[in-house]
Amino acid sequence: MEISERKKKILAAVVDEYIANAEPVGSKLIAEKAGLHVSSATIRNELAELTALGYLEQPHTSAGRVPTAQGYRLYVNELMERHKLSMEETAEINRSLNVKVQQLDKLMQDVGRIAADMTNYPALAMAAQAPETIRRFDIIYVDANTFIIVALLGSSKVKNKLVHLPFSVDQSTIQKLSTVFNASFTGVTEEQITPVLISSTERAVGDTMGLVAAIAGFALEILSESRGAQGVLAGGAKLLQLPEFRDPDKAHHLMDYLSDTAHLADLSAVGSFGSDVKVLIGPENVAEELRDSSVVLAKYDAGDGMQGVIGVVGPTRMDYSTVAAKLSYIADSLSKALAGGKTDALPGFGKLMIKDQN
Amino acid sequence: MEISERKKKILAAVVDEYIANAEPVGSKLIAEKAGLHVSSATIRNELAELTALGYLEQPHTSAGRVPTAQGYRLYVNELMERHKLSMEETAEINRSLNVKVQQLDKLMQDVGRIAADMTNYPALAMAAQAPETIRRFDIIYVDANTFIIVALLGSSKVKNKLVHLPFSVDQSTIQKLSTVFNASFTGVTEEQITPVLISSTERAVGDTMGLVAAIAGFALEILSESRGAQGVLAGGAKLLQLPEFRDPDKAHHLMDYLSDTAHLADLSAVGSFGSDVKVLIGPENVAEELRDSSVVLAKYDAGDGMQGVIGVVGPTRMDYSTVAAKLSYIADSLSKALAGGKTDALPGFGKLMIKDQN
DNA sequence: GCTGGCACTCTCATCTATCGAGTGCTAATT
DNA sequence: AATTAGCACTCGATAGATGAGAGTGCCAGC
Repeated sequence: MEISERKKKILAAVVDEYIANAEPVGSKLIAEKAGLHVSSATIRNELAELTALGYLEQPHTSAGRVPTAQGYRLYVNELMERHKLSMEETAEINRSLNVKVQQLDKLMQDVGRIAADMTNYPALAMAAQAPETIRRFDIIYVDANTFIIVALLGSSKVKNKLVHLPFSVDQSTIQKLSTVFNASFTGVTEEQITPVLISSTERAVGDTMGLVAAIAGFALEILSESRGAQGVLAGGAKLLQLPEFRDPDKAHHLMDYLSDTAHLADLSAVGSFGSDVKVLIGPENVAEELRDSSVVLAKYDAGDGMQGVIGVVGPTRMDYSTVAAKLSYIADSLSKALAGGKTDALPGFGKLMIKDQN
Repeated sequence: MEISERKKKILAAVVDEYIANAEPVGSKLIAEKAGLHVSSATIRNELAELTALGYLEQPHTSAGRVPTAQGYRLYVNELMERHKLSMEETAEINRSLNVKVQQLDKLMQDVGRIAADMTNYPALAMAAQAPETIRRFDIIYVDANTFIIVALLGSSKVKNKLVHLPFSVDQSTIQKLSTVFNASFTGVTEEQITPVLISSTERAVGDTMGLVAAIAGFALEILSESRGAQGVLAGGAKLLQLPEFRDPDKAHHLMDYLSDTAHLADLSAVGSFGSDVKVLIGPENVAEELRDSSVVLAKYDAGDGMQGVIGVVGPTRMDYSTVAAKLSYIADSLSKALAGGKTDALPGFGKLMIKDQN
């Protein structure tokens, strides 16, 4: 059943009002605020119908109306005005985001913080890495019992490890190891590092007291560790400002849930989302703990098979329009920045700049 | 003025009781629980004197007594029994701590989490790096416009950077750069990288389109970035379980403060502490926000000039004895682990194990 | 110096009365 | 048929009022 234009207007007004004040909204207020020139009695009739249709509900008989999840859903899908970021807002995001390229996890921490600060809700930032390959493999001789392993990965990240040995090796051995590894470990994925590969490499080098196996182990370690997703939560304290979390138990419940990285990963793994921003309202969330909260997620692309998600968690009464706009903008900027400046810029050869989108 | 033995016993009883239940404690309870065989009336007289001396206070006439900061201080300094960790407790810590050597920031996140979980208070973990030097400097040629810079630092950490160039260089140039840098940038500190050093290096290599300056810039960047302290907060949600933070505003206030890394750094920079554990009670904290909370800090030593602090934040009514014991144990274990396994172990050449201390 | 006894104080929980926002319904109006 | 004014009704929130209970301070007696 299609609901009338006027009902939609009324619903939108209720949602807007409730988002702003967190208090059940009554017919009189709507009559004044929404641009419809009808009396509160008329509004009451409409409200009654919207309630019957499941878009609104009453906390108790003589209180105003509050949107249901279904109501929010309709609002998000059709009713809400797409918030246009003001110059100040974009400027502020740009200013914060204009960070130099840095360690991935550090970056995520920053991005999470920015999202939290901009939206005033707790925010999460995740990054997931597509399976890696080794693009290049070098071994640097330091001294008789020390060398450094350096691996350049498919995603242009570089991993390294310093190794002390309980015995000595001479420089030529390291040299040889380096050459052989560079030849045989180029382009390999995690699965391709098999006992077979290892023993063939071993034969190529000649015996080296198990060094080959050990170094191969390191390669395996890098590849497997870069597979995992990582994530952070920022601005958790912001929950406590919201009237719906004045109850410390509720707040604690949710916070506890959110402070587990694994849960964050679940959250942002919500299938593939087509559009740029995804909104999960109340009961649409799978996790019990989020049943009366909403989540807004935006995807970003970091190039080289790196996928990331930033998101915000708040009460169902969330300012979807603004939040969505901001997240989407941050995600976009991030994608551009990471794609463009992926390779760490060497100072003097151009710094990462986030282009102004206006 | 020296207070009597009996008063001390009574004070200790009050503190213990208050720590356990967060409720003002009355004379009757003390008369029963503390091993003194006197009536509640006697206790009342003593309590009155302790109150006059400033060790206790009453929320209002006719409530029980609550320790003041001064009372806690005496308790911590003289009265409290040093908590002995049980087998289960040490076992649990060991189990959690038995993590493989990993990225420093990842490690701190883990340690913070462990401290928070073990004590049930929000915990912080910090690490501060003493000024670094460059021990070795290599440049690896990848292809005509790509190379990797690898620097081995004084603390045995290795930093690297992948560089794409907008123009080509041939392998021999890189080779030469590597040799020259390895010679002239060995052992340098941040301050020693001066324009003079850079231009002398430039002369040694011959002109290379500004590459020398750029690479030197990278060196500078590494050294300066490793100087900063970093820290994390874990288990912030645990605050909300405590009766003193049932007021969401209070909780919010403190949490907000704690979620700023800069504040954490301040906190753990509390001068040099001689003993292994330092306790800051209520108003002894400099930060306004911590005036009615307490902080327990333990220092650990990560070898190679790395200093770290782990700490716990809670109400003044904190279980100092247990918390101090646990933190101290964690810090100790951490020191041992990091000193021993500092160099990343290569799989197969011995893994980091935290020795059992029992 | 210790103790039992007692009057006093102050908080907290419970209860009641009242207020007011907002509803639903009906009857009148357009 | 839709809109509106009017009105009785509901129900949460707020403010006092009341009583119970915990704990104190002090005094007189041992």
